[in-house]
Amino acid sequence: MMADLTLRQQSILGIVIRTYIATAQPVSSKALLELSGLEFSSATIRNEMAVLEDLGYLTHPHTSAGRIPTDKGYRYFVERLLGDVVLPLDERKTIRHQFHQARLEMGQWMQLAATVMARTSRGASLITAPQIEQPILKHIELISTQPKLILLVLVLQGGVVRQQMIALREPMDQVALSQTAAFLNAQYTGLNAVAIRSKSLELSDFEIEVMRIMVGLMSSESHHAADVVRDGLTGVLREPEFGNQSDARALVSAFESPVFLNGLIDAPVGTVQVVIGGEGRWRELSSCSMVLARYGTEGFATGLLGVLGPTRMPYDRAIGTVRYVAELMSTMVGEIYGE
Amino acid sequence: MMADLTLRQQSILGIVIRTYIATAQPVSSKALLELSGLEFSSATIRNEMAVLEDLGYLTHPHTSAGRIPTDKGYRYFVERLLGDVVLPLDERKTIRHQFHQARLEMGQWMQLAATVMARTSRGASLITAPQIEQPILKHIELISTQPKLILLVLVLQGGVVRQQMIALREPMDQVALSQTAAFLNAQYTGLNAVAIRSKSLELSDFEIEVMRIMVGLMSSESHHAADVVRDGLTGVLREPEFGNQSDARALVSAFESPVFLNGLIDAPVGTVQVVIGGEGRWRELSSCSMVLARYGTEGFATGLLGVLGPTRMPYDRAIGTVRYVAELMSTMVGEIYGE
DNA sequence: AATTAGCACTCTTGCATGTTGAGTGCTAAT
DNA sequence: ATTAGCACTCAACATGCAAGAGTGCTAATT
Repeated sequence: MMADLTLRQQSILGIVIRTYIATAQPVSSKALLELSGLEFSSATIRNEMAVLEDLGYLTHPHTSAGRIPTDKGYRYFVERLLGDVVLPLDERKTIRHQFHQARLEMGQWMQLAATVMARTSRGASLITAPQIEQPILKHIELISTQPKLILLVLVLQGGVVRQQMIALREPMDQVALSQTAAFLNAQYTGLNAVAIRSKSLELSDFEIEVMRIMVGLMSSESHHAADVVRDGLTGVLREPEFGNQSDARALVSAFESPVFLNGLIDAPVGTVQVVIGGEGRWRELSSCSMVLARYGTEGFATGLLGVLGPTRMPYDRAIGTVRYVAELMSTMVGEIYGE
Repeated sequence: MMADLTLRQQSILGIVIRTYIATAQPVSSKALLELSGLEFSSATIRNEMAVLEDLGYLTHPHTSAGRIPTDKGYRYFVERLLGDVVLPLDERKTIRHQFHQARLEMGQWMQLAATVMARTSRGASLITAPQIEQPILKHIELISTQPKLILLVLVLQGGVVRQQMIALREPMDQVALSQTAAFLNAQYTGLNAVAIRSKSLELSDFEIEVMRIMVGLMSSESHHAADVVRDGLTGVLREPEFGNQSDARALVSAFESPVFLNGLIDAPVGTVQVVIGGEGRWRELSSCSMVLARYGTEGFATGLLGVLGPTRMPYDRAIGTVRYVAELMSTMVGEIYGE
């Protein structure tokens, strides 16, 4: 399927892809010759291009046009021609600097990660908050807001805070609430949702209600709105491939939809995954590519981050950035969540 | 400036606008005649249309095309021809029902409000969390996450929760933290940021640091990312006026930008404001209109909500929905925040 | 056997031209 | 005040033509 190409073919394929990524114009044999500095004539290039087309790495939009890469071409490029892309030292430095300047807070970091990815890869970027598999309860608080309305605040491992209002049938004062909270803290702190539910205790009706709500809040449902940060949508709409309305809409729609998010690739932490042209799974994203990575601590708390752009995306920069940002976020998560 | 029109002119203007909103096509004198059921000839309509054009309420894109409304035309339509638009009873019922089924939580409500507005007005909708002017501190909590890392959780009036991690120079255990928290609670609960800062106390270095951070968290900065919920961007991109790339981008860009949000109209609670064609203030939104309202309790806690769509938007539905959702949200806020 | 010069061929792009139909604006009649 | 009627304008579409870009192939060259 992905046969070996001669060195010259590789070099030609590489140049076609790089120039097409840069210019969005089909690359002609003559243009390639000028850019490459190869010591051949345009006819030779043409012959090689024809071979690459037969093998499925290139196409041309019409008879008398230059060549553009196919999805298979991009795939070969990413896997065989790119090698290990590393972001230049100075860029890594600026990024790390920004992270260390930010406040010690997940939301800030996510925002920052999204901004950095969007800027360096000219794609739309997106990052989900790390999901803790079995979050452990750190602290419960019950606060009286109004006579018959209280606020339940849960602090989970890693400083995740969940909250919910509870309406009461009859008023309770803060003293009674604090007592209940103290009791629940004593019983449940240090446990996860499963352990809390299965622990059998003598509880009042009210305590049972609170316990139920706690368990609900601790069980990681699907992503909540606040748990995803996005950036760079405007930038990616500037690309010529989204000149037509329906493609642009498909992109925006997929980018915003939670369904899309939940169906995303399930790669392990530490690897960068590249999805080219929707790759069968997302039909409406046939002209888009994604570069994705999982970050955090495997088996404990992980999130997803990456960029979405046209198939004609600068893969080297995107992969480099995504990898580096994922590494940074992983260490951040490690620091906050502890071992 | 906005002279009185004859009844017939009003009726013609109204029909032109309504049909243009429905079809996105210039309205010709003949087409209007068929739709209106008026007992005149097309020539009469043409004459009246010419007058309306002279007065600035209509234009036509080229000589032999039908008429389309100008911004001034829309303005007249909204202010003089629409009257008090009220959403049909059954729609109001479904919406209210949805709200009462949702959990007792601001985030949920905002999400719901955004969805409802997007659906009924085919525009992009947006809602900001209610900003409390001078939030009062309800509760402080200090939780040890790791030996040298603690989490500060602040509960403010109305169940707003703010949090921040604090890195310590030397370890503190939970007992010491709870003591500090209890002390700070005793001193500061019930006060607002200004009062907290100006209260002079004998404080340790650590307590001073915590107090500073508290004051920071309580002072309402500009909108945080999580404080805005959006919906319906995809739908609005379906409209023909956003067929060209740059207009679409301008819309998306404005819709996402926090700068735009902060500069939005400052209307009092209870009124619905209609901004047509950017109205000078937003040049890049010249083909967009907004229908906005403030909700909450004036002088205490208010947020902004509304829809953004093409100038060719269904103003009646949009205004009706925005008004009703704003009312609902206001009562919700009232319930939660108390008097 | 690999490379290349050269040429025929294809297809886009741009421009000019003509035609049709929709719709207006105006004038003169009602 | 209204309207019939007609001249006029303009977008939209089709057609034809010329230029240019680029390929594919063949035959000559290294």
